[in-house]
Amino acid sequence: MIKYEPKTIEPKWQKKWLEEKTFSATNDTTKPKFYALVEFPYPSAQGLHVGHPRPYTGMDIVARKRRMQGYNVLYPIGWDAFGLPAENYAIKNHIHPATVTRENIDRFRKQIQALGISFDWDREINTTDPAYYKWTQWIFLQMFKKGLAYKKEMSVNWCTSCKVVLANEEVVNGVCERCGGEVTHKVKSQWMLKITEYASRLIDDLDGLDYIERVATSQKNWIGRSHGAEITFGTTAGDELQVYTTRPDTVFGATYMVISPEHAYLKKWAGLLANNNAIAAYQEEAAHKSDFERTELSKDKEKTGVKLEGVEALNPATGERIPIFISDYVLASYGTGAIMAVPGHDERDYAFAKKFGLPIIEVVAGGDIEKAAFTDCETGVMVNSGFLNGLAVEEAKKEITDWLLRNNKGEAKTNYKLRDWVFSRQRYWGEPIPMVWCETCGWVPVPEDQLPLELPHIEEFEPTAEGDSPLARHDEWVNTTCPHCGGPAKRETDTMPQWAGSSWYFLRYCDPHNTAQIAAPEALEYWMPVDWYNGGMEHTTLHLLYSRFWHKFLYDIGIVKTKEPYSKRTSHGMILGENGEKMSKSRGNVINPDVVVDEFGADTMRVYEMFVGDFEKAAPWNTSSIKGSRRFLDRVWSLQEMVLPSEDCRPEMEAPVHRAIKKVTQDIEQLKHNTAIATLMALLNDFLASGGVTRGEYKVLLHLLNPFAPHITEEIWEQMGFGAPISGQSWPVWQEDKTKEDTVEIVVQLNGKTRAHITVASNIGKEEAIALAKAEKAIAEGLQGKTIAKEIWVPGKLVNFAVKG
RNA sequence: GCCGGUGUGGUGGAAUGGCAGACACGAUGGACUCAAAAUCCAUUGGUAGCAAUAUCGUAUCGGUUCAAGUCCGAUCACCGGCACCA
Repeated sequence: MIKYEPKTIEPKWQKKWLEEKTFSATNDTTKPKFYALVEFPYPSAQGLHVGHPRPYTGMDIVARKRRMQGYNVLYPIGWDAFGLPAENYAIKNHIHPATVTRENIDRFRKQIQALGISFDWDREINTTDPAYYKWTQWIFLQMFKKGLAYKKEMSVNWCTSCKVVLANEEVVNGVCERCGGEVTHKVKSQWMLKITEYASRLIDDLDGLDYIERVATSQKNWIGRSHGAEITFGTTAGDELQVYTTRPDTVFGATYMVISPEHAYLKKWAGLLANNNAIAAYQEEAAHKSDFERTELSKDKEKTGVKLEGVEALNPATGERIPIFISDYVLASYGTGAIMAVPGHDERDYAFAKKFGLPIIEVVAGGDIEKAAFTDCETGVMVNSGFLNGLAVEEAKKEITDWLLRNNKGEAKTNYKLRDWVFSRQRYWGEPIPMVWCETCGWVPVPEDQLPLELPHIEEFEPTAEGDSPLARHDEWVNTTCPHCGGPAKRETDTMPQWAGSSWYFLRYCDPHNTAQIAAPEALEYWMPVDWYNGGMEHTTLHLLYSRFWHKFLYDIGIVKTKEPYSKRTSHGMILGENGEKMSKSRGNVINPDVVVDEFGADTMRVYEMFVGDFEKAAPWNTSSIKGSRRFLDRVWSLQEMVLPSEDCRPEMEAPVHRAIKKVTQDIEQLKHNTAIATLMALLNDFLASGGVTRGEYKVLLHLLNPFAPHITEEIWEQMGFGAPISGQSWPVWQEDKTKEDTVEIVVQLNGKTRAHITVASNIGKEEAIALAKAEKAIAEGLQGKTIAKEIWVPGKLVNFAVKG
């Protein structure tokens, strides 16, 4: 027998699969379809690291098994290649992002192909390809036409030294990551997408989907639907202040108000206010903080704020005058940018009131407001609240909301934490936003027949001194004519965020070479929705939500026929470094899969990554235990020397074989690849212990192992002369009656402690089992002189006597 | 801070409320070898015992149950996300 040499057999099969298009999906509608999707990678300059193959291999196993079960499987891959790192790399090294991106993609493709993932390489896509982003731009234009894209003044991070708009990630401890310079906020006019218009549908439509619990919960919490009321407070300035609250029942306890430092009334009221200087100073201070810092409620963080001198509010319930403060814990971006403060029943308000010596009134009895805010809605009863007194919180909410409506002082309101999507980036390496500004006509879309609006080739990637995209420097590109009136006009120079290209890529895979449409309607109808989408938890809120939003929009305009893009969503855990920390270049704990493939082979790499632990949980890499996976494959290989003459399964092997088929088949569908592999290892150990393997048994083992270790199994299959490749064969089926043994071992317990084991017929009944258990010596002794309070029988497993005395 | 998650031998991990530690890695001893590597065999949660066995043991404290790693409450530690990283 020749030695197991992954280095020769792996490239052999990879070449064959590519040449024969073994894994290319066809639009064969006679077969049931299965669309498996993994998040396409950002092709970074660092190349693939061992974290990437985990989801690819995990879904590859499902895809390969489903093909053998007769499904027409679509398992595609592509490149999410626009983005900040390529641009920053370009600025630093003076290499064009397009060049860097091309090189990175070539490297990634080579690395992934060396792993034997059954991707359909005929459908590879690339978000930076104009033929692809033509449709990203097209979708944006449709949104603009439907009023879902609009311009708004938004604040961005601004490095005062580099004069660059910074991503949040580039702001480290309040200073610029590159130069350490001071970071402030700068207001820029930005394109926004109205995702909030879809907020309720994005929550409600989760119900019919098979998303793992924590993903669905995260989506719901992120959208943050709450039911409450909008209440109108009068002011001594004559203007009305709207607040949103989820606790309208506590309005009698509102002893002051807080508005965000950015609130528009501050400007309006300047003439009435005596302390404009203090207010301006506070606004300046707040401008330096992120929303994240502002809402942080750490123990040692003191609440800050400034009282407005000269304007007071009127509590609509009590009619009393109450002070108004500005404080940074109130965000302009949530609700109305103003709150009624109820220190007795809100922790932040309580801390603020204590700091500023403001009155705290108890309006819900049940806690001790001397010590802390009482926030329990379940048990509280209303007090000090006029006509609400004596009511439970939920009743009081209804009562006060009705009262507010009758008195024209407010109404019930559903609110969302979700904010509209800031869609502009002042960067080069992204899809140009296909809009033109005309002094006469305003914002005019680039006509659809002029798409794609290609990104011009430039050599200078530094943003302008005003913080505009580097595209702004290229007058010959910027200056154009208005598509509407023909007059002089300027192109939008902002580009789209990286999220854009990944918000619809799963549709393009259905028909990736179509030049006339996103994809042919028949292709979309056949393949969509994605049957199973696996991705990282880090994409649970943003990418997943953005792509669901775009899909719903495309549904509304009739492009797709399903309301949701993904039927099922699962999530894999990260591969951590050997030290248990996240793998990163800066920590120096990155493992390159090439090294593993070179030393052990791709099949070992695949088996190890799937065996390392629960697919859904993070797992630390451990180089020294990889050899266990290699040893397993070596033993499967050397089984070739132990083949017994018989074709059939030996009688004593029927139960282990059928149980293994069942276990592996079921485990794969639950992504429990680690226990599936353990089952195969145990089956192999059974074969070795029995002195060999029959041809029939060997076939089953190779078949079940094939999705995990495709190269070695195909090679052995061929060398054994088993016929056509396994990838074209049908998946084994188990027979339930053959998985069962005739006898089972039953555990006998006294008060839950194991005291004996009995071996009985597997179909034994309760009475008989209990009688046999009582006959056991250890049990009989234990029961002596005691009363049996309860006899518990778990069929086929356990007898437990609860005894007293 | 807010939201979501995790915590089991020396290590990675397994366990529909029903024998905790499957399957591996490592370690120890042995076989083979001039020797080493590789391979094969045996042992391997702690404590006591020659052993049968007993007893403790799933982050901490408490609860529910005939029975808890699993369910409930509190605490601690760690990880992911927090809207311009992807």
